[in-house]
Amino acid sequence: MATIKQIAQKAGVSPTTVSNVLHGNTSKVSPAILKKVRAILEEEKYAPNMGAVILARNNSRIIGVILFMEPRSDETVLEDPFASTILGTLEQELRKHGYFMMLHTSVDKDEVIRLAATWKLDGLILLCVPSEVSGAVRKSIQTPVVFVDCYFGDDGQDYHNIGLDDDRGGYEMARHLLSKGHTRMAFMANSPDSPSVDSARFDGCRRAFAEEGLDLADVCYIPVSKSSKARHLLYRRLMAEPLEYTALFFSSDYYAADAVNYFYERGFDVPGRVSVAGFDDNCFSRLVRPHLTTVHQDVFQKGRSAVSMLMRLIRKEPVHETDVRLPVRLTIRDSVRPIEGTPRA
Amino acid sequence: MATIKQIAQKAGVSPTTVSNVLHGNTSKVSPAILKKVRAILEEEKYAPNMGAVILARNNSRIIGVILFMEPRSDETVLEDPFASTILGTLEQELRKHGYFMMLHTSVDKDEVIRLAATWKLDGLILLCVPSEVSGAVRKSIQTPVVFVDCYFGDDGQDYHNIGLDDDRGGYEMARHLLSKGHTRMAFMANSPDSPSVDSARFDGCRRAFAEEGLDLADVCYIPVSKSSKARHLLYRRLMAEPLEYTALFFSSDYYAADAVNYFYERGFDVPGRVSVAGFDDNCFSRLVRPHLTTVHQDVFQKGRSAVSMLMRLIRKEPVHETDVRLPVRLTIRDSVRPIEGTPRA
DNA sequence: CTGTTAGCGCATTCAA
DNA sequence: TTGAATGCGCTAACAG
Repeated sequence: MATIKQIAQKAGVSPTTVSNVLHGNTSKVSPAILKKVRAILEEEKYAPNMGAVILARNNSRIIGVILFMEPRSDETVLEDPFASTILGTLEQELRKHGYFMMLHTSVDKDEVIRLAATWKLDGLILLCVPSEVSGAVRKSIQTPVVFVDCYFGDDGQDYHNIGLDDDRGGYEMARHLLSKGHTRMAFMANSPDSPSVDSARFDGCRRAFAEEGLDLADVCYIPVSKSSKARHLLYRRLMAEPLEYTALFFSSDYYAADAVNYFYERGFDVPGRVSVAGFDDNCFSRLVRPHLTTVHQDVFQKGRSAVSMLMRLIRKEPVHETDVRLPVRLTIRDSVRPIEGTPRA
Repeated sequence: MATIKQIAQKAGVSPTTVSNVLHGNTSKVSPAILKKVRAILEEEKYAPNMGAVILARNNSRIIGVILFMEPRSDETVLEDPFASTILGTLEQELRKHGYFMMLHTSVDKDEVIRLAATWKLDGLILLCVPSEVSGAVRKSIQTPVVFVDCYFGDDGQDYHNIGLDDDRGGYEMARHLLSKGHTRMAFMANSPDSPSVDSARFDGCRRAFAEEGLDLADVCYIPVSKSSKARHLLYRRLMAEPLEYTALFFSSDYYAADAVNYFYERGFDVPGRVSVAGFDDNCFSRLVRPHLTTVHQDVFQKGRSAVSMLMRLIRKEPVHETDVRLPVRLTIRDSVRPIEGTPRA
C-alpha cells in the first residue's frame, strides 16, 4: 500500500534514494540511510506497484506460458500428466528466477501476440504449437520465445526449442517391436497437419522398418481422436478378428493406458491378443496392467531447460544450442510380448 | 505498439474519444467517428498497455490462482489429476470472463499478500490452504478471495468457499465398507493439523461407525506421506500378516491407485487380501485394476462455481451461499469385496 | 458529442 | 551522496 514517495517522506529522503535502496544500488547510498530506509521498507511492508513498473520500464517480469489446445474436445485438457508435470515444473522454475507466470490456453496466434504486447511480457513459453502458427508467432513477437516440443518449417527464422529425440524414440520402440516379431504395427497419434513430435516418431518407426527391409505404410499411422468416445470406437474396430495389427504403438502413455484399459474391460488380453506400447513413461505407464512398455522422457528436465534457455535469451546471453533434443530411453515392461514362433533378438 | 494518443491523432480526434470507443461508450460517440476509430484500431492492431491500466484504475484484471504446496516433496506437485483438472477449468472459466490468470504455488502467506498488492489483483482463488493461514490471508487482503476445499477456524470472518460434502463422502463410503463387513478400516490421508477435507471425511467415517455402535479409533486415521517412497514403506507394513485392517479408505484416488498398484506388484491381491477405496473418481480410478470403488466429485463444477462466485464478489453482487458444499456420490467398482462370512446389506 | 487535463507510481536522467 | 524533474499510457472528471 505504501508508495516509494511515502517511504521517502517517512525516512526524510528523496524517492530516488529509496529507489536506489530497492534496487541494490547501495554504492549510491550512505550506510546510515541505507539501514534506515530498509527498516522503514520492512516496517511498511512495501510492495511495488507493478503497473507503474511496467509503465516505467516497459517490461513486466511476467512470462506467458501458452498451451495451444482446442477449447475442450473432451476432458483432455490438462489431464495428461505430461501437461501438468511440465506446467508444475515451469511454475517452479520461473518463480525461482523471480518471474511471474501467466497461464493461457489458446489456439489463436493473434491472441498470443496481443497478450505479449498488452502485458509487456518478458518472455513466452509455447507448448504444443503447430508449425503453421509457430512461424507467425515468431515473426511478430520481439520478446524472447522458447518453444517446447515444436517442429518448424524451414523458413529461415531462428527458433529456440526444447524438444526430444522423437525420431530416436520412435526408432527404438519400432526396433524393439520388430525384435519381438511385430511386423504389423500401427502408430497411434493425433493426426499432425505438419511436422510434429508425432510425425517425427513415426518417421523413426519407418526408419527401423526400412532397416529390416520392411515398409511401414502410411496407413499404419492411425489418427487418434482427442475425444475418448471416438477413440473407443476406434479401439473396438481394432479388436475385430482377424487382427490387422499385432502391436499398437501409442504416441503417449495417456492414450496407451486408455486403450489398455478399454481392452481389459472387454476381456481382450494385452499383451496376449495385442501388444501395446506407449511414450512418455509417466505415472500412467505404471498404473495400468500390464505396465506399459514405453519410451522414457524426463519432463522435469524439459521444463528446467526451457526456463533456463529463456533466461539466457532474456539476459541476451549467447545460446549455443537453439534446438535442444533431450534424450529418450526405451523402457521395457509388460505390455509387449513376442509373436508366437517368431522370437528373435 | 500503438497508443491511444497515436490512434487519436491518426483519426483526428481526442484520446478520450478513442477511449470511449474502446470501452463501448458508443452513446458518447457519433457513428461516423465510431466507425473510423474502430477501423484504425483494427488496422493498427491496438493493444492496451496493462501497466498504464493498472496504474490508472488500480486494478489489473488478473486473478491470482494460488496452490498451497510444499516446494516438491516428490513429484507430487501437479500430478494428481485433481489439481490439473481444476487448474484447467479455472483457466478456461477465467478467460471466458475476460480475466488473466496468474498461477503461483506457495506456502507463505506473506508472499500471497504481497502478490495481491503488487499486481493489484482483482481476485484470488486459493487452493488447499490450511486453516491456519486462511484466516491471516483473509484478514489482510481486501480483494475478493474464493477458497476451494478449505475449512476455517471459527474466527467470525466471512469466508467464501467452494467445497464438497466431505463428511457425507466419508460417511457413505464407511457405510458401504461396513455393509461389506469391514469393521477394521483405516482412513489414509495426509495428516491435517487442523480442520480440512481429510478430517471432515474421517469424521464422516466415524459417524457411520457410531451409527453401528462401533468406534473408529484415532489410530485408524493413518497419515500418508507425500513422498512415494515413504508411502510404500507404509504399505509394506500394512501388508504384514496378520492384517491389521481389512479395508483401506484413501482420501484420494491418487493415493489409492498408487497403493493398489504397489500391492499388485507384490502379488498382494486387491480386493482379495485387502479392500481399497478412493476419493475423487478421477481417471486414476478407472485405470488401475481392480477399478476403484470411490467417492465421485465433479471437479469441473467446482472450478466453475469458484469462478462464478468470484465474479459475483468482484461485481459486488450478493452472494447467498458463502460456503458451498457440492454433492458427492458413492461409486462402486471392484476394489472392495465382502469380508468372508459377513456379507450383510 | 468532443477535447483538456490531472494524476496513478516508478525509473531515470540531470543537477546540485 | 542526494534530490528534482520528466515521462511511461491510460482513465476519469470536467469543460466546452
